Amino acid sequence: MTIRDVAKVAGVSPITVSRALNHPELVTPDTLERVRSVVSRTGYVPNEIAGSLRSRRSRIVAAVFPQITNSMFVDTIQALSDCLRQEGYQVLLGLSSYEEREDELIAGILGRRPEGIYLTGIGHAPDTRRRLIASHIPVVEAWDLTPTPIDMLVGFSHEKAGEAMARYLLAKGHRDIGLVWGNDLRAGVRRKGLLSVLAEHGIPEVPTGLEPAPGMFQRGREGLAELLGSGARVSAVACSSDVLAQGVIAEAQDRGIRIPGDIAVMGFGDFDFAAHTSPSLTTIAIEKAMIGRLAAQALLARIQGKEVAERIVDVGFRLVERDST
Amino acid sequence: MTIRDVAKVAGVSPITVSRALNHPELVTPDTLERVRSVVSRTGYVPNEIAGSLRSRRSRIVAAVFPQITNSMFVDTIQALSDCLRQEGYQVLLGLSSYEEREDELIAGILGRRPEGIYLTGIGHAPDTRRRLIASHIPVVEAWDLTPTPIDMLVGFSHEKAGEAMARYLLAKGHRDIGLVWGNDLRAGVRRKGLLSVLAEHGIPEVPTGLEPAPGMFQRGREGLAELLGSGARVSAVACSSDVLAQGVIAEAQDRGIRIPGDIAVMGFGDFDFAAHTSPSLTTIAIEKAMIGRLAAQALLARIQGKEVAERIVDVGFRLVERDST
DNA sequence: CTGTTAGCGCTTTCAT
DNA sequence: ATGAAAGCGCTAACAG
Repeated sequence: MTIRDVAKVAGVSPITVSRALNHPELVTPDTLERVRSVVSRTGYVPNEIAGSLRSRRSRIVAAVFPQITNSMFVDTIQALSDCLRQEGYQVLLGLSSYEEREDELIAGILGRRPEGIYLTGIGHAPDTRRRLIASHIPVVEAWDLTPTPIDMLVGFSHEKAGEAMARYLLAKGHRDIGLVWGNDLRAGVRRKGLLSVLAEHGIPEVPTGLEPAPGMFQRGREGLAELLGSGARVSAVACSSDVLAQGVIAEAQDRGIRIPGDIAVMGFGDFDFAAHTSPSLTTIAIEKAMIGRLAAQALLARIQGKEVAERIVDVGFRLVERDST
Repeated sequence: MTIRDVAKVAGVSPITVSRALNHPELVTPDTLERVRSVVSRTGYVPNEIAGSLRSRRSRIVAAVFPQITNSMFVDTIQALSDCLRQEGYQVLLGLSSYEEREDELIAGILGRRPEGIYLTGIGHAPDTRRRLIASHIPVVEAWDLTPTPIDMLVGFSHEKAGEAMARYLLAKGHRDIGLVWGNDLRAGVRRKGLLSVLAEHGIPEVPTGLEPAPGMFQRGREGLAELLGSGARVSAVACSSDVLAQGVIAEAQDRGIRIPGDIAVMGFGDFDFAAHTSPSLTTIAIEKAMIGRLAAQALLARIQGKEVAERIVDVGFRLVERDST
């Protein structure tokens, strides 16, 4: 079934079928009706690949995330996808999971000629960066902040988020602060911010349980075990993610350590999740869906040829105090 | 930059460039080298849209999920995506979120000529079903079981899962069982299975807090409040999802109700999540990543022209007992 | 091993 | 309001 078959049956030319489907206002109600009836009778589905090739509009936006299993990004994906679909765009999902190289993934994506690209984070290989710029495709980087994005940016400062965690714990009177921290780029920046504030307040030594992967629950348990095993004195534990923090809390409870009585615990990021435990977790809340919406809007605007007013949008973060500190 | 530009610079014909990139073994090491050097110097990215049109192979697999924000499907997406990417396929993500109609989404997807389609669930509009069959594209439905799938199927019996929940609670000696249950298709089937077993054991009346949306945390709190407010006597609460169950547990703890001392709580599905709370939740565990892997394998096999041995794969489920019952 | 020819199915452009 | 011609960029099919 091609557009020519439909045209033949409807007694019109292929281009008229195309117009009836894509610009119905350019066609007589009569022919429109004829075409539509043939389409629905035959079950004709226009080949968007051919359309994309000729029109040079793929109607695809690519979205690249690191692994999504830690659930940090699902709200962003959902919002991004919803907004884009509303405008007739489909989402090509790229998951650059641990072993894979983001640049290979993006190289593959570029071949599909997406009209926009959403990237998680700002840490991309220089070569990838160059190729993206050379492609002239609108790009939004998200979940981080930098004065020199590839193109557009929707995120927040991880350094400031780390600083906020430190200040909060200090304000609560804690000085013996331990870290249970995952090993990923953005977490590293938060840690830097956190440590710098602690250092300013005369706390240069911060015992840390470093975990290889970005925060899984079991790692949180191990992290606390490591901290306590090291003999360090801690009145508060800051974690690089809420899932890690949940693990810390579980391990504490198993050991009869009361929270927040004996140890305060603080998390980061997965907000809703932070309410799911008891004690519900004090954490840094990120407007994850907002990031997706703003990214979609920025891409759509640029696709439609508008220059966006703010290339860099800082969505910030909130500190949500619950009963874990 | 097109393949012709590369060909000109390399001093070969376009088809030789095509072969150098797609079938390097058909080309002299010398020309291969020349082509590759031109490609990397110029930053040429082959237009897959054109390639797809001509070769009739889109190298795309579409994956349709209901909203992913409840995190039930992320492991499946991740596994599906990983397996497909390994074979050079990209994932077109379709989220048929609440307000949208799945059939529109799928109609849009068919235009992209995916080589395979993953669908969540078996409840599709008759018209959609017909179109999918007519398309001759390999389809895997997942997360449910039926003797009459569109094409292939990887899932488990929600009825049996519901029955297993009932039997477990009965075996634990519970007869005053309450439900906090979300309102979605598959949850409804589980409920049916659960109620039928209870009825067999002489328990026809089961107080139920029905929630409009599929399991959000806050709904679980409300559900338990509703159950208790109705004056029903309950020694156990079964929930349609782990997130709902977490809400139930939180609400119970706020009211000074001990779990499992006063009330037993049971969840469903989100397995890992069930360990994140305390008391950690007794639940039905689903091999979510396995579903994604098997679905990808089934699709890839059929794409490569192999007939799959088992069109219907029942991955089953496990009952994982934790300290909430 | 390499090249020529043709055409995938659609939409742009220009004409009527 | 409709149509004819052309061609998007690539690869299948065939030839040498």
